[in-house]
Amino acid sequence: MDIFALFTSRVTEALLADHPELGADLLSRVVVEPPRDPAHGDLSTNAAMVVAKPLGKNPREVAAALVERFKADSDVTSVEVAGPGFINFRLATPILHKVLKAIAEQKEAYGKSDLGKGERVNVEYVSANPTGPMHVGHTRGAVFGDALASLMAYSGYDVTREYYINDTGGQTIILGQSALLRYREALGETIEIPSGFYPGDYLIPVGKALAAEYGASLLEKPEQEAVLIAREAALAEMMELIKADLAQLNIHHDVFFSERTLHGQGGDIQTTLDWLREEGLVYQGVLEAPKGKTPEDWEEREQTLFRAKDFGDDTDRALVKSDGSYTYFAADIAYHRNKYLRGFKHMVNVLGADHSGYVKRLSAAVKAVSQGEADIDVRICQLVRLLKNGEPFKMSKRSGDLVLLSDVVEEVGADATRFMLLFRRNDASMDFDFAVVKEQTRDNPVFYVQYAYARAYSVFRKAALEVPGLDFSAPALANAEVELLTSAADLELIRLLAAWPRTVSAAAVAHEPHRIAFYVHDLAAAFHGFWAKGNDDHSLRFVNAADPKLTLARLALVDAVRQVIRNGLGILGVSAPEELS
RNA sequence: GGUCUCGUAGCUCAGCAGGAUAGAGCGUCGGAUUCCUAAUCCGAAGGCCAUGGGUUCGAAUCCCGUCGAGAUCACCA
Repeated sequence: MDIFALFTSRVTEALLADHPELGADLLSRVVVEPPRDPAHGDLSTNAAMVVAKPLGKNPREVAAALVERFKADSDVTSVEVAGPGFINFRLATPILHKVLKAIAEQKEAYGKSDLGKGERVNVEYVSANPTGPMHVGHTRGAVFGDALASLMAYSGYDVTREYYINDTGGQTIILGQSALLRYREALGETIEIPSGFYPGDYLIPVGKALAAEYGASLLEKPEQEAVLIAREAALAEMMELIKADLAQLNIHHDVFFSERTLHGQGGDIQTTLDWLREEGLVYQGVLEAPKGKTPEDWEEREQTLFRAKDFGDDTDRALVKSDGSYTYFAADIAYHRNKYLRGFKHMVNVLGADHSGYVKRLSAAVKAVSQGEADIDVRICQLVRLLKNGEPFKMSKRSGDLVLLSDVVEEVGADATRFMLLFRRNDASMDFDFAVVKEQTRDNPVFYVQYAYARAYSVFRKAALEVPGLDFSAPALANAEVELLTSAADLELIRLLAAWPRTVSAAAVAHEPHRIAFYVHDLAAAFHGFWAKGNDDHSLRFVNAADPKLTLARLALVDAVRQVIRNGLGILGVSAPEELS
């Protein structure tokens, strides 16, 4: 049950009754939302102002007519025109009580919707190169993508979580070389790691495994061949590392898509390029030097180019390297065509800030390859600046001095890591002070929310002690006389609960999971506030031994609060513990 | 130089596809627990929403310019 959706349709119906000529696109701009200032009422709509101009009427006049139509609505106690033409509704308490009933009935489904109409969405995230374990730089995108996927699934999309493995190309050769070096080391040689190689310890086990499997026989093979063997072992091991790291954050993908499978004779890249050629989207040409600062070693050369410019990119893009192999982008076009052919008309890619320049060409690729039928939203997660003792330091996979995702999770915990990263818009850069987050307990918003949740449980424990014999099983709660909840504090809390479904759908439409985090935080605050009111005014306590009926009604309210917090934390992938130690 | 993000309280950030008097946390100051976990709550102070224009009934929100911060810039992945 979504009061806002309910009233949006009532308002548009009323508008149509007065003015049947109104178009759907205009009506879609009509919103019912909570007014900024609660003193104005429970609901507010801009309907009259949206519609006034096209009708050639005064907004207040249109509003006045609408108000008449709501006079008979038993769910509202007052309707009035305000300001430039807002219509403010004050809800009758019975409909608020119905919200509680609805939550009790729908439980984890309260807030779910069919917004996505079951359409398939491919959410690609992480896709970190398999050249080492995950470091903190990957964490934000991982958590964001995962939460967004959950949010969209919750909102009625058929979501596939996908990871694109870059298991080919120059860096994988370097990985193979680095692993081969560790292999020599495992055989007893003293090694020195040249710069440009991956120096991390995580390749040592790969070297040992190779030594165990092959003995010294790899040394007798041609270098190139040995590198390829080492590369396979290393890639497999790195993916295991990455999956283990992700698992620490409770992140699990449905599909791991190997870039390599796109290559080769008759592979997707080839067929995609053939298709693009048929469409006239490929040509041999020479690119202009980038505007402004020209790279010193710039040289003109004829290349096989994709007409990305025709699809909104700044320039056309190369598909084939001078050695005849495909560019990364060529593979990416093929990959997204593959997604489209697998039936995805909606795609979301979560990328790091260093890929911001990649957005346009990716959109261009999707447009071209789906002939405009598919859409892609590329969400860029801005940098997380990692601070240590106030000093910023760079993270690089190639340096030895890296902070691993697993380090952070071990120190801070998966819940805090996830919540901290989600408690902020993705497109704003953020500081993540390792030392502070480590020590942050009380200031950390995740604890604040989890504490509220645990407190809700403690109310039930308390109730069991203070009102022995009170039946607060699920059926009893569902039948509680919630009509007894009439204080301003009760109703305020219920209003917030009523806003949950609307919050979810707005967040899903905008692809902004942080809104869920903020909502849950708000709800926790409201609950803590209610709790404290019981100190001054004992009639507002959750448990009143003298009044079992009211107690049961309050427990139903508390139950609704914990249900909604659980739903919210569920989307965020943060656990909801019944007790904090 | 091009492109993409961002610029809101001392600090860290929200602001819901433009709406009515701009919000929270931290910090500062002042209060609250014989009472359901003080891991909490209440109150106060603190703002030309970077800046200049534009669009309209109405702009922190949309458009353009300027300034500032970050990211990125051909065959890397």
